[in-house]
Amino acid sequence: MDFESRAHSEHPQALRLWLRLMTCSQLVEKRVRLGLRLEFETTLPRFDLMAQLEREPNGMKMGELSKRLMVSGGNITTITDQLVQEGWVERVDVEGDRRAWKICLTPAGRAYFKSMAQAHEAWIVQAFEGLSAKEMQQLNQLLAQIKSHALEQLESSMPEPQGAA
Amino acid sequence: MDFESRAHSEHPQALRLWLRLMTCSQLVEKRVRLGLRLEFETTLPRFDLMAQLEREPNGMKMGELSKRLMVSGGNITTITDQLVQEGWVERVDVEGDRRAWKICLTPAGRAYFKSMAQAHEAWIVQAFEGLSAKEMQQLNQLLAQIKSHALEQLESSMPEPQGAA
DNA sequence: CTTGAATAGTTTAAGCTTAAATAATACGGT
DNA sequence: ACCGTATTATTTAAGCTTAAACTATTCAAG
Repeated sequence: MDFESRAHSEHPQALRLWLRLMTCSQLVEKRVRLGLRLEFETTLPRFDLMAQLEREPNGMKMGELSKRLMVSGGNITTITDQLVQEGWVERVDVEGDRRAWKICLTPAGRAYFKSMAQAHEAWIVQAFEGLSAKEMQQLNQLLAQIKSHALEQLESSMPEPQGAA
Repeated sequence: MDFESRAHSEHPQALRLWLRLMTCSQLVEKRVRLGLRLEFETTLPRFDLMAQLEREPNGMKMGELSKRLMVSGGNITTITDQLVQEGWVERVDVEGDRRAWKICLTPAGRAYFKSMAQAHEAWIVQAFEGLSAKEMQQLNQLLAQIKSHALEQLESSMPEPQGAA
C-alpha cells in the first residue's frame, strides 16, 4: 500500500521506524497541501514563510528566514518575490545595511494569513486526533531526542565551507 | 533555529507535535539525500524506486510503483526514464497487455543498489541511535496510530474523481 | 583611503513534483 | 464487430528546491 514495504524483514528496527516516520509526515503534509491549494489557492512553502513573518512584527531578513525554514536562500528569494507580487508581504530597507531587507507582512497579508492559520490548525488537530494528550506528549518527547541527535549527525556530515578548524 | 517556532505558545499540542514531526523527518531526510549525492551521485527518489524493485524480482508496473511510493504517475515515468538511460532498470513487456510494462532491475542495477542500501542503512541507524530499542518500539507504535488515522483523513478530503456515491 | 575577506541576496542550471490533458489499449455489453 | 468506458502510461505547464556562481555591500587591517 505504501513505501514502507521498502524495508526487508531482516532490516533493523531503525529502518522500519524511519519509513513509518516518512509515511506519517508525508500523509499529514499531503493533507495540508491539499487544503491550502483547494481552499486558499496557495502552497505550503508560501504558508510557512508567512507563518514565520506573522510572529515577527518587525519583519525578518532573508537569511533568517532561510535558517528558520531550513531551505536555501535562493528559495526564499523566489517565494518572497511571489508574495510581494501578490501583495501579502513587502521588502523594507534595513537601516545601515544596504545589502539586506526586512521582509514584513502587509496588513492584507496578515489578515489573509489569519484565515489560513485557522484552517491549518483544524487539519492538524484532525490528523492527530487518534492520539490521546498523553500519547502526544510521549511522542513529542521521543521526537525531541531524535531531533537533537539527528541535527548533530547532519551537521557533522556536511561538507566544510572552508578550511576545517 | 528551525521552523518549529512557527507554533505559538497558545497553539494546541497537536500543532507543536506536527512541527516537530516535520523537523525530524526533514533532518533525517537531508542526511540521506546528502549521502546519496556525495557518495553515490544519485538522489532519494531514484533510490526509493530501486528499493521497491529490489524486492520484486519479477518487476513492477508503473502504476504499482506510483501507489507504493505515493507519488504521481508522471513522476515514475520521469525517474524510470533516467534509470533506464543509466542502465540500472529495464522496461519489460507485459504478456497480454500492450499498455503496460514491468520495470525490473538489471543485474548491474541490483549490484549498485545493494551497495547503496548498505550505506543507507548505516545512516538511518545512526540517526536513531539516540533511542533505545524499547523507545523505538514505542515510537513505532504511536506512529502507526497516526498513520491509519491520517490516511483516512486524507482519503476523505481528496476530491472525487467522478460522481460521488 | 585601500585592499581583502566576509556577508546578504540573487541568479542560474538542473532535478523533483504535481495536476491536468492526452494517447493507446483493454474490456464489457450489444 | 462496434461503442463507450476503464485503465495504463506519457506529456505538459507550472512550481519548489538545491548547489554553485555571481553581485553588491560591509567591515577590519594596514
